[in-house]
Amino acid sequence: MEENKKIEKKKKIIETAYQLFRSAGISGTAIDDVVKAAGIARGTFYLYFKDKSDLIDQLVMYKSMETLKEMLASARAGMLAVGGGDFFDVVRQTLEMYLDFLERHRDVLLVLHKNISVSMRSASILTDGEIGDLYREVLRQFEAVGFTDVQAEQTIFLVINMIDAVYTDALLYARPFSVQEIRPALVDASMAIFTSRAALVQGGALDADHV
Amino acid sequence: MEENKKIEKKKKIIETAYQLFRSAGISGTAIDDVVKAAGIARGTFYLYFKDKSDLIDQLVMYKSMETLKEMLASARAGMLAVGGGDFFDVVRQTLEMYLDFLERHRDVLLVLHKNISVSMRSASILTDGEIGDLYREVLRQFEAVGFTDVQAEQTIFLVINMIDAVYTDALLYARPFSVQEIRPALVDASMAIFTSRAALVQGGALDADHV
Amino acid sequence: MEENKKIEKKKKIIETAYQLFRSAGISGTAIDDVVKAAGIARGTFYLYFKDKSDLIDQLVMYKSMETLKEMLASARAGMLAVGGGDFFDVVRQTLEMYLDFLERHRDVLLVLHKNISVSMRSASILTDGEIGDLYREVLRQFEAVGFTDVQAEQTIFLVINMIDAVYTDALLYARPFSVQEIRPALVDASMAIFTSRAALVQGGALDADHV
Amino acid sequence: MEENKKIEKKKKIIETAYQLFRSAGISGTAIDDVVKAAGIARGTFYLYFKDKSDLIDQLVMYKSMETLKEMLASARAGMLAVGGGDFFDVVRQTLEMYLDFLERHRDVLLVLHKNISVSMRSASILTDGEIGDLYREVLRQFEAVGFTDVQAEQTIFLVINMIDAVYTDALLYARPFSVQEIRPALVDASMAIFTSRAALVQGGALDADHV
DNA sequence: TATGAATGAGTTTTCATTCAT
DNA sequence: TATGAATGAAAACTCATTCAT
Repeated sequence: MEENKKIEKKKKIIETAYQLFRSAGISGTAIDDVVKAAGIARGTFYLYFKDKSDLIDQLVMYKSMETLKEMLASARAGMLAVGGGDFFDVVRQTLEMYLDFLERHRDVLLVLHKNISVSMRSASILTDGEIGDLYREVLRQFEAVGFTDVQAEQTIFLVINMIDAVYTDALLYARPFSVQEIRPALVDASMAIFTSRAALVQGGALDADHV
Repeated sequence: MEENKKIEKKKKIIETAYQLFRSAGISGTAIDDVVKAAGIARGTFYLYFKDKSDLIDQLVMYKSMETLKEMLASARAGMLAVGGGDFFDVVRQTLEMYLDFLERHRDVLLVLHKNISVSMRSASILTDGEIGDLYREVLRQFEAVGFTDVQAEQTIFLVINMIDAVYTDALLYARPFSVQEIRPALVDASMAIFTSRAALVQGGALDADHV
Repeated sequence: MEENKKIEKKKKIIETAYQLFRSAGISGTAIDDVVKAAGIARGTFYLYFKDKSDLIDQLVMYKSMETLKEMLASARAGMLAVGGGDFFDVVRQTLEMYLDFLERHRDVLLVLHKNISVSMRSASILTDGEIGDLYREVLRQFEAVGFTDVQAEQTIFLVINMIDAVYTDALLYARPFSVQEIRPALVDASMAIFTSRAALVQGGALDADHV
Repeated sequence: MEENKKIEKKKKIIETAYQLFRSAGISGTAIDDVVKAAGIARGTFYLYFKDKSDLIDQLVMYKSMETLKEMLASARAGMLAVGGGDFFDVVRQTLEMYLDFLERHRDVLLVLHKNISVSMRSASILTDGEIGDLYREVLRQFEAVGFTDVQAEQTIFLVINMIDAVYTDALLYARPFSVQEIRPALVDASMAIFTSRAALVQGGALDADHV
């Protein structure tokens, strides 16, 4: 079989599994359910994935990349369009765009369920390929306003983790706060983190005290 | 059998399961493993828990309460000891105590794995009993410095979610940052959230803009 | 405990089990269900019954006796009231009374479910005690019109088996025929058996041909 | 796998279960016993049957059909071979053949245990397929001698129920009568039912009195 | 490549019965 | 007598994975 066709089939299985994982959970979904829904035979599944874990790994990777790529692309687009003076306006706009994206793709969250950082953890994702390029460009924007590389990475990591954790709960359960209720506070809190870190950066406090 | 003894036995089973869940994961732990480790017969387990799900539910609830209680107790203790002027110093100290607590009880996190908010979600936990009392007292401290009830709740919710998410990853994988690396940034970020919200509160901006 | 009280308690357990057996079936009813419904402790059950089989045996015996006693009593009453000429009228009336009884006590059938003959099998039932007396008196009525003891027993056995089998189905499922639909045919068929046997008896054919 | 092979395998499992049910009873036979005896893996069983109940249902249906088919076939064969005058001779011969069949296949009875009427209850059995054809042909023979459709069905139903109930007990326990002891009386009783009903039919009594 | 029947280890769950109090 | 916690053998059922076709 041609390489392209193989990749297409793999994607199809991943998308099918993704739908099922969303409605029944990962351990609530049997390989049998996946192959039936995908319209393939049980054995065929094992031609494309080593085992169930392999499917999960590849699914998380695939969906995380989709999400990250979209977010980073819009961040870079915004940042490139402005000068340094409006940098935090762009950050805020990027955050808002990211939150819009999450609300549009709430189902992504339902499956990844706080797993985005898991993928970020796998070192290669943020360094290799298209995503690596986008990420490096965004970091460069932060450096342009005074952040060191590490400071930028940590700050972004903290904010994404908070947003991810809070939105997963809000989207899934609307409790204790709904998306509408918590969103303004979340944006403010995120901006507070960015600007306070920036203040420290400019005052030189960060270097002396912590790093 | 006396009611107290029954509760003791239930606790013993929960603690045993907790140890096993930590080392082998929930789905990697069979009821059989739990009963063997607890030194009871298989049937006895079903005398205390309807089924495996029931055990997990009760375990998460039990461990979450333990954690929350300790944290809220230390928060209240610190806050009561100071006047309003040093309020944010106390908040920072409380945060540091909470992080100490998490590091000391890293295993709690490994099982709860970001489930603390799940428990907070079940409304009754933060309103009923001993924990409810502690929580209301802490909120009152925030109100004393100008927060409304809702602002205080949202801010605490945001910070706890961020800390929880970040520390779970840091403790579990030490990637992309270890606990030592990320802790200062995490405390700063948390304080930035508290103080920025306070500033808005005092400037009246919060009411006008968002709430 | 006084002997009478013991017997009362045993009866209470049997009646409770009987209700449960009716709604859930015998193997669908756990001893636990019985003791809970009877309001006694699990261990207490085993003071009154050797094991579950013992309960079933005693229950079937007890309920069968109740049924048999009522039927035989009405048969004897009817037969004693008439002379030999109207004997088959009395038999028919007795049959009708028996069918009335079954319809009134349909629940008895639902549990005994074709087990009446099982009890009749246990020799002692039809020979000992009050029931034995009643049964022997009924047989004597048949002998008075020419049946031998064996002929009478066989004929009664056949008719009761047929009625029991047919009514169990009819009462339980009303299919393929309901009680109302099948009752006239059942009475006619039963009478045909009695009268045809009687004809053979009088013609002497039975002895020569078959016995 | 070819559809035929699947059916063959299912039949093999049913036959194996049937042997075990006969010797140990249904609830005394575990699925494990069945699969071991059938030489298949435990999981394979669940490929062919939803659960244990499904096996029992299908087994009873399968065995009932076998029995019914043989009986109806011999009934039709006999009836077709004679003219109307000897009709009741043929009925008697058919009854005798049926009793022979039951004695030869006593094990069928031991499992079906009065379940034949259960199958007859499921309307489709006596109307669909090969069995439906046979049954309709037999009914037509009865109609040829004056029975209405309903009268024929009711009479056959009564007789089969009686024979089934009586023979099950006689074969299983030989009490209160053995097969040899009760057989002549049973045939006479059955014939009495057929002929008395026929007499009513011809005299028109049935219509007026009961139907 | 694709199939799907077969596998069997592994898990959960039930329940009659015992026994210390 | 009465209790009910404890038992553990036995049973039902699941499902990831293999392999002959």
